[in-house]
Amino acid sequence: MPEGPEIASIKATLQPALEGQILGALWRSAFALRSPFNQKLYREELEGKRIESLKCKGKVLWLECGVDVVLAFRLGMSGRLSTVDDDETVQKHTHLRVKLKDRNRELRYVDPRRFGDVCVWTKDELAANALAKLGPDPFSWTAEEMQQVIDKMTSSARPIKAILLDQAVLCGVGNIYACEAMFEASINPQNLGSEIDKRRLSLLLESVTQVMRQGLQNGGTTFLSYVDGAGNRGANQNALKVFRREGEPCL
DNA sequence: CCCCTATCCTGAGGGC
DNA sequence: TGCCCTCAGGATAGGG
Repeated sequence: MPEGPEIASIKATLQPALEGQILGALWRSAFALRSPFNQKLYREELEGKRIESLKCKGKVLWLECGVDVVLAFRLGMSGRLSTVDDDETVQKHTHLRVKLKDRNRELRYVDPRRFGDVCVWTKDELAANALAKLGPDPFSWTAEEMQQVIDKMTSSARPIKAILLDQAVLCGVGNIYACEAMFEASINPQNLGSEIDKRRLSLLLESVTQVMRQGLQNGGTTFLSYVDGAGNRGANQNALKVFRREGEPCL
């Protein structure tokens, strides 16, 4: 269940393994992910290029190589993205392997449920298909952006939890961090956005930032399958106050 | 236009 | 022990 903090943890751990590496041959499984894979565009525009930087916003992560085409990932519910030795046993549900020219390493994408996506996109396509649909990112939002998010919340008749999960309002929040932030701000998830006063919504957004920063510091939350770019589990599950604690004594 | 539901898919876990 | 059922909660198409 990778959310913003898990994506940011993957980015941080992949960075030392990928930056400066040369993208090599790419293998893609025959299973469809959310959208068709443009192998031709990869071969023409990305193969042989040097990875200059990794970027992410919300739950979207992409590699930039100094050209107009990027390799973008959305991990959905069960996607895992990490580097391994190229002779390591290939796990079930591996859908992408990208050789790295040096060090006998490769990048692998594993996704049992196939709700995720791997895309070879021009920067315009990245913007149009992914980034333009995202609201402000709690890791970097400005006071002005936060005010805009609050205004959207107060003008909505949906439950506050549904609004928090809406990537077009703010990005990177999934079920785990939504639950934690609402608990920190003492807000009932069933309350409608329009029912909650702006001071409390402001407190909620501060809580979102705080629980997501803590999630990143702890290397993400692992309940089932999440691992970072180096294949390591996160530790944030030990810091959660409400998620998956139904029926247990309230902290 | 806004909101809600069904849908995609596999694996974990509970009940019997 | 094993089988069946439900559910986890990412995004989005389509219906009300």
